Amino acid sequence: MEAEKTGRTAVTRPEGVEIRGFRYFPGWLSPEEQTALVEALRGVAAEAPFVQPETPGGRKMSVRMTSAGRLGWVTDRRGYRYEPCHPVTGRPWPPVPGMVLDLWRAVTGLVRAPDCCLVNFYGEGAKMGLHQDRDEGDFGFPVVSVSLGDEALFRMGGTDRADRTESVWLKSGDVVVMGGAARLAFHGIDRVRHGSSRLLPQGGRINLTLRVVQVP
DNA sequence: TAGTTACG
DNA sequence: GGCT
Repeated sequence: MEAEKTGRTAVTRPEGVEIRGFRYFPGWLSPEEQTALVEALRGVAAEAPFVQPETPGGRKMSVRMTSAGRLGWVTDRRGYRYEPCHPVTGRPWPPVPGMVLDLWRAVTGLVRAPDCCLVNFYGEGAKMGLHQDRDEGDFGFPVVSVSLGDEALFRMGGTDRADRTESVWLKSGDVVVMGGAARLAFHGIDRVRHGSSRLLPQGGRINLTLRVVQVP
């Protein structure tokens, strides 16, 4: 077990387990931390509203997304990329909430902060097809995923799309780290159990994806 | 192919 | 569960 000092309270974090090269930390965030994080994300969404983007192929994604940080991940008919400003408001993305940066540091041990905190909202029926995170400049840094709200079936594969996959039901407060060989592994969300968590009053799932985008 | 649907 |  690993103990971490946060203010006056010593918090015991779960040990990770390895699944197909992914590091999975069930129950990383306490219920209180999850509630505080949702509150922080409401602030992010107030500054940078969720949008339902489309893929380069012109199809609407089922998830709604926004970002925090120096860069946000966006997609439209022009392609996948990172942008310094929100596609609708034109304003810079809001800062990454402090507790998200704390989580990143605790789980990765890295001094370097992430450039992007992508916020994905999965409403009823939303899912995300198998894909790789490969729009970043340096794959040496891990990608960290944080789950909040409804449970979701997460499928993990390998670096080839045809590789065998393994699925796990992610619950609110779980953290997954994609690093090393799993950094470029295919992954996706097959379905969400709508209403399975009471963290978000209207139901739904929020996923945070933390990434280093540009090295310098 | 960060999608959708059919099939086993 | 995983094909395309």
